[in-house]
Amino acid sequence: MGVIERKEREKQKRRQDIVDAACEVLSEKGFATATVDDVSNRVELAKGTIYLYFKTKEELFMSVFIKGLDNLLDKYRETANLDLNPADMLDRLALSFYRYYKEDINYIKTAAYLLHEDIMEKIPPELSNEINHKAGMTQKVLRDVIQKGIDQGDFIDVDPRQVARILWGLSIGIAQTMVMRIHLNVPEDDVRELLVSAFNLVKRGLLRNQSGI
Amino acid sequence: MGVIERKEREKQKRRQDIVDAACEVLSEKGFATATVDDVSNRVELAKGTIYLYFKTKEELFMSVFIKGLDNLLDKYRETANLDLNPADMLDRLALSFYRYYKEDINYIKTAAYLLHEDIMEKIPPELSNEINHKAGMTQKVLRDVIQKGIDQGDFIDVDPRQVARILWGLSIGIAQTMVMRIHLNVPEDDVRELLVSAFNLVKRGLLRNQSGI
Amino acid sequence: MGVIERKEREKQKRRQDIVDAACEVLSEKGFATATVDDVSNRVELAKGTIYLYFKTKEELFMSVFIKGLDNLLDKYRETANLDLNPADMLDRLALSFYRYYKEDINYIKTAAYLLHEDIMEKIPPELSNEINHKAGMTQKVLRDVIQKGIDQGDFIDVDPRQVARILWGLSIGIAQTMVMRIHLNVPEDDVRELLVSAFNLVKRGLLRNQSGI
Amino acid sequence: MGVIERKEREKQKRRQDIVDAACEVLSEKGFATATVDDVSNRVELAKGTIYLYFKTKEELFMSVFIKGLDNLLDKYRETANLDLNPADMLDRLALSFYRYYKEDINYIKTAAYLLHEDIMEKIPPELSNEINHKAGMTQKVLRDVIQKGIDQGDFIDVDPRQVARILWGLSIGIAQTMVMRIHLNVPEDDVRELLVSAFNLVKRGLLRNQSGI
DNA sequence: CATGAATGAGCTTTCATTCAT
DNA sequence: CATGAATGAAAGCTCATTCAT
Repeated sequence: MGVIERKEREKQKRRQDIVDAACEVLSEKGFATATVDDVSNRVELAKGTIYLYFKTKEELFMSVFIKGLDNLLDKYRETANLDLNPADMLDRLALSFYRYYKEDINYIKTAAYLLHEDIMEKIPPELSNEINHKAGMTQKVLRDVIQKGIDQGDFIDVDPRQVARILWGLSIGIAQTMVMRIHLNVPEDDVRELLVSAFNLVKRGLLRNQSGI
Repeated sequence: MGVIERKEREKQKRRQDIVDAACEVLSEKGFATATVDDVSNRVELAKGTIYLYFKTKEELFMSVFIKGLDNLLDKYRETANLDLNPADMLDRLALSFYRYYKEDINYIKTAAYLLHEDIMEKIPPELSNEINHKAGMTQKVLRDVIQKGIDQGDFIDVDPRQVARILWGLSIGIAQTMVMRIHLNVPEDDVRELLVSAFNLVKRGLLRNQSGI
Repeated sequence: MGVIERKEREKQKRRQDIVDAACEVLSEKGFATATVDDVSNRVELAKGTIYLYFKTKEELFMSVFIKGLDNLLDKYRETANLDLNPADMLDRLALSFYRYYKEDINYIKTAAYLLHEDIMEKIPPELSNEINHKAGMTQKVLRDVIQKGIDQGDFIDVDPRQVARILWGLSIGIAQTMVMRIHLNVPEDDVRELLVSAFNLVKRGLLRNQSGI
Repeated sequence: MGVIERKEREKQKRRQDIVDAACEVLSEKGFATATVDDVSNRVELAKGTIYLYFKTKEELFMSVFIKGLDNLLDKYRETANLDLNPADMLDRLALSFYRYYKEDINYIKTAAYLLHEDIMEKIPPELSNEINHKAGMTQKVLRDVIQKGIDQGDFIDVDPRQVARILWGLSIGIAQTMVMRIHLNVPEDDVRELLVSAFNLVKRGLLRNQSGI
């Protein structure tokens, strides 16, 4: 009698197909240029069908963004599960973000776009709550590492929430500016090195005792 | 009899009026939603008049962005002219960016928006070069401070260009995430404190000798 | 269950409706003044619907022109199928063109208009090829008649292709100048008589032996 | 005290300059694409100045057309003044038209365009009367030749006005179709030969006695 | 559920024309 | 007379959304 479940599974699968197609389209054309037609062509469904799964274009493309957040969260948690001391963990988290940047640069490209006022106004609160929640979870991974560092006496006494927010902003900011450089046709920096250096600098700022660099 | 000069002045003033109106509109509605009509209504000029001063909507709104960069650059340079040691200078630059954030949050709101692929493609190269140049100047202020710190033996031996880029990304990233919080209707953090802490952390990472916090 | 065929038929019919409406509008207002809105109002469809069937205004109005060419070709061929000697055939072809002139004066009104440089540049090559082809078919009817006259020894030895082109230009030119007269508010000539006389004159020029008029 | 006359002369000269500029623009861009700005730039006068000499864009461009008619009339009259018998005169008139076609193809290109309903409605009656009159004068040249041929007993008894109209339509029609061929990117015929052959054919149709070709 | 034709509001952009200087 | 900045109506075209099938 798993008919209902199967139907539900199929529905979820179809929804996922649409999000995947939307993601590809979004990365190729950008939010303003991407159309629902583009997505429906890509996923080979009728345009009307898209609207059975997403109430508006905004909701559809926001789902893409949420999927991006999921990806980052996955990477962060994977790293957080490793048995490392907080200082080393920070290095690894920088690399995790870099992997995310490489794989999902499209999310970063469209993130600022999608989080704009007029778009946010058009999505239901559940969706923005979900974004909030997931962004919170991501920062929590960072926070926990900082907290552990403090607890172990490795790090100086700082507000872990605040440092998490700094590291988060730092990552986002570096990714954003690199994307800008691409759009401005400026040679891209070595983002990996930049992220690693940035986290290292902050880590050095956090460490209680330091002998030279 | 200065007629030509007066006309030129009036033209510049009118151009400025349009940019100012565009800025307000942009911050309220975002690039995709903001229309040239909105701007012409705000500035109380006919729509066609806007097109006498700006070839396209993209060019108009990009001019807003450039003005924002100018503002930040002014603030940075003002600070850079103070007679301070590099470490203290970093604190002041954090505050300068915060002042910029408070005054010109609109620019930050739309920055990532405006630097998007499809918009950049529609503006003449002169404009994107100008952006490049001005962004470069801004980072140069940061770079010079770092360099001075290294030269004076205060800071450890790092790549000043890279650190400048990190500080720039850090600032942008924190500003961006705060703007996101606003759009997500999440209580805003104390951005001032966040920026100051962030720069402090990095400064601590840069300083050669540290005793405790 | 011919659902697909029915849909296809309906689509063709709708397309035809649009072309018909465009034809009326075109004849009333001329290409530059006629708007897509005019057509959509006339055919009582939304403007966007027009663009589902025609990519541009140019393509739409060019289709009107092609339909006109089809009409003339039909009339020519109908006449060409009659069992007449070439000399008499020429008379009949003059009358066929006259019938076309009376029925489809709108096409003639806009023909030169539509074939203008800047319009031609905006239509896809398929369309201009189609026009070429159909205009060629029309002249071929004339050419064949001349050829037959030469072969039968009725007509002097001329280049049939050239004479076809002359007769074609003659017809178009007379029609055009009559349309001009209308626009200049000058009393229209008897176009029927004019066309018949013109063809007669050429026929007399072509005939090998002549006794008096 | 020729001040007034000089002023008048200067005014006429300036008017002529504008018409010349308009002619160039018209030939390069076509009526729909040509703008008053284009003309004012070309003639290096302010846009407003154009409107001191021409009430509307239509009036301006129609003046270009009239100038074209003048040119043809000049050529026709020059030829008509030669001491030739009517039959030879027809050959020469064909060549005159060909010269006009070569030199002033732009007038022919835009003629159909300009003579359209919606444009004619916007020009003052004086202007359309002028066109009428000049077109009449041109046909009169042809008519007189035919009349002379009839009077001399060379030509059969036809209505000279009608034949003039036929020759006129023939010329216009051939020119028009050749212009169309250009726009359709079809290799141009030898227009000279075509015009000469056409007039020859008609001449042969007009001549009372013919022995072979 | 799925479809895709139809909708029409809304966008950017152009340009003939005016008028204060 | 000459200017050219300002106007604003109007155009072509797009696309998110709906709904009858």
